[in-house]
Amino acid sequence: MECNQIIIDELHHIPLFEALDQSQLEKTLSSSQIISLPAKTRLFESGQPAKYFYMVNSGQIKLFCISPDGDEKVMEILYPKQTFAEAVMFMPQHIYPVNAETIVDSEVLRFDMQHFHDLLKDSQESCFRLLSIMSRHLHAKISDINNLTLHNATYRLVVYLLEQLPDEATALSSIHLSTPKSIIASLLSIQPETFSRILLRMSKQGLIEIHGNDIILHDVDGLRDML
Amino acid sequence: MECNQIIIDELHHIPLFEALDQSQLEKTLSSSQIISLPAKTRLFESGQPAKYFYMVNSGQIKLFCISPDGDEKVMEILYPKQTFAEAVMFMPQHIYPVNAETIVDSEVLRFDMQHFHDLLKDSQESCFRLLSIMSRHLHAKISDINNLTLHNATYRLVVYLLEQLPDEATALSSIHLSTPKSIIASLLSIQPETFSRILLRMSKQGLIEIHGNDIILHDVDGLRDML
DNA sequence: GATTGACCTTGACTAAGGTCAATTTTTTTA
DNA sequence: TAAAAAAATTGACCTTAGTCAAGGTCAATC
Repeated sequence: MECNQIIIDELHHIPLFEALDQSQLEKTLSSSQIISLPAKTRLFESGQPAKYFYMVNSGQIKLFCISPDGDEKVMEILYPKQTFAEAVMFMPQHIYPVNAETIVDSEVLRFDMQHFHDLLKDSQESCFRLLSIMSRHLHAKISDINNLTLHNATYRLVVYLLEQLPDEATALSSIHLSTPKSIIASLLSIQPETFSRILLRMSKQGLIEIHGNDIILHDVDGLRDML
Repeated sequence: MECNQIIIDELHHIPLFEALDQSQLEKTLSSSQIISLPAKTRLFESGQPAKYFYMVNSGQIKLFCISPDGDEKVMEILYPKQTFAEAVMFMPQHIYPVNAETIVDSEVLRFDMQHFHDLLKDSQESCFRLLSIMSRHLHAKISDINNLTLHNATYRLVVYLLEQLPDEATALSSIHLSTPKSIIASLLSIQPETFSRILLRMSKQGLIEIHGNDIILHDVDGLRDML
């Protein structure tokens, strides 16, 4: 009970649940489970009937698609406090459109879709939250298509690096890649080899400095100028 | 009045409005305008504050983005009875994320966003319709990203051609491109030159036969096999 | 029915990024 | 800590589709 209240307080700060009152949150939580998963565990597969949506508690999850000949495209990388697959609740036939897999050991909170769907009927405000969340997702996908079709690999990588910056930090700033480079590469639709070469080129130009997964951005303004 | 009732009956069959009752539809319509636009007229621009969403009455509209150096990417082509920009209602700051322009002379119905937003507060069912519509959009965008990153230009073009087929038509089928090839090319993220070459190659292989904007699909199964 | 303009096609060339293979580095596990 | 596995890097080469430029087609218009 005590323990549950702590989780409820946390849920209260998650956009999807912000509009729910104490009793609704309690019900939501009681129809959910905490699940611990080792690295590289499949949560669900594209094409499967969707019964649950999730929130990341700890660790990292990737959403990805696979082509007929086995190539993988990472659509999204999810970090703690992010919910995912909520939009599937309203997809025709309730089928997951992508695969989900843990990148590292992770813990997720698994929610029952049907249960939450019923709850939404009584919470117009929560419907509006979900509409906001989905419009943001949609916008993000439009922006991804933009980057894929109107910009080259270097541009996409620079955008990614700048997005990793905390907020204000014009001068010398450093970022840490908490996810394997090959997965970030796939997210940006770049081959790992090309990803590596672009970083090398940028470090030769003096824009950045690479130390494994830590990258020092020597010239943030220079990087911004590339866009 | 008579005239309005005809439009209302039409709106009743549009997914976004299906759940509204007579009086709600009347209010919706009374806050809307019918607008006639010549070909190549801008409806709205990316970045502009969004006050309206639309339904195509007649003609064709393209939604598109422009890169810093003027390249254009068509995101969607809209045909009669399709609504668009509804999702913008729930985007932070109410800013259009894309440009909209008529391809040919067109007529659109323009709805007031604020008005419809207020109406949604009283229609949980309409909220659910909008959630469905947006989840379908989202799914479509995910599928677009898939096609862009995991499949080549020929594949994307074949998918497009097969999508144009009415429904059942395994044998000799013919389709008509009602939109300029250059716009379809941009929709598929292919240069017009490449688009043309791919069609030529496929016609040399005996898969299709091109007569201007009419394409005879000689071997639908053969095309399906390419996927 | 010549002229204009929009759109499409074709050819020659180029470049960005992918592929394949070998090697190095890092991480994991025994 | 050694061995194995996974991830990242590097080099050589290749392919797809883009670019640039010229010419063709079709429809509208004077």
